[in-house]
Amino acid sequence: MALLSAGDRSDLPGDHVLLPTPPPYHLGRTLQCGQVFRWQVDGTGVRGVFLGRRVRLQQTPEGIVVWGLAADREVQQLRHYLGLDAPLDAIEQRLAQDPVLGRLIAQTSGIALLRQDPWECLISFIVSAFNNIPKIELSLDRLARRFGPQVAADAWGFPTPALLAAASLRALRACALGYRAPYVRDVATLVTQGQVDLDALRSAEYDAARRALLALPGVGAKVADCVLLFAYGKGEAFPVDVWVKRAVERWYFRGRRRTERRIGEFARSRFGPLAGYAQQHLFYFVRGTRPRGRAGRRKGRAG
DNA sequence: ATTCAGGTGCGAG
DNA sequence: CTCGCACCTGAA
Repeated sequence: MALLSAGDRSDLPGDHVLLPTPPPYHLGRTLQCGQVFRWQVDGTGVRGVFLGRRVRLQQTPEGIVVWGLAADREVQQLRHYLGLDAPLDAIEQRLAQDPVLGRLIAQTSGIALLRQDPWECLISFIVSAFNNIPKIELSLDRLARRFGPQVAADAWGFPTPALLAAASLRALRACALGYRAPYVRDVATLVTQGQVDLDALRSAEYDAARRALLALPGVGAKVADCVLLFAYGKGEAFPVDVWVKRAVERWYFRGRRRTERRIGEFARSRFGPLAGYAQQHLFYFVRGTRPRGRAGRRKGRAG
């Protein structure tokens, strides 16, 4: 494979493979639109841990170049994880029929829904509650470094339920979890004990799976919908965070306030199984792609 | 020093 | 069901 343009490099062992990407698939938007917190920007690509391996991804005109995976089976799993199976073009054409989405989708096109590991996704969004992105990333990174398996010199996999269930509250708090520490530990315990079967939820209906998740400590409507959408691929899920709430109120309810519950119901009735995709486009648009750190501190709220 | 940040749990009307 | 409020903690 010599499809790389000049300047691309990898310090990763092993060969690289090419994953074809049907347009309008956009890896950067997919990974940077709030679904996942553990991929790190690495030059013009990203790096992270997948299936216990340190990998690097970079999208090129020919497709996504993948370093770190050898077995074809692993590559196919990555393909599934990245949401490359979904007919994005058709989905976006359908969404574009909505007047609101039709105006903004040109700027958000290419967002795919990931199929994350439910466990890691669940903990990630429990940690995300009433939190900010840099600190969410910090906490998840510390959890991995402290409790997860080391897979490379500077890369750790996400800790298993059993490992977090065995963690002390003190050690968890050291990961800057704050009051979420008991949530993380207790959910880990429930999963370890089998009181909730995350794998079984894959085949469950949206409502049933949602009820199961809502029974967990630290999991409310928003976190549940994030997991249902970003891990289980339940398209009816429409996570309503503060940004999406404001966007929907402004563009679909003429600025009138609505409860999160009602906004979710509205979205499901309007977009059906594509509600989740609609949410991603709305979120990405209102949130913008401001770089992390200190840039982009727009204060304007009304717009 | 204060303020803020991608919700949740809880009590009350 | 809706509303109001407290809440760990790192960064600005």
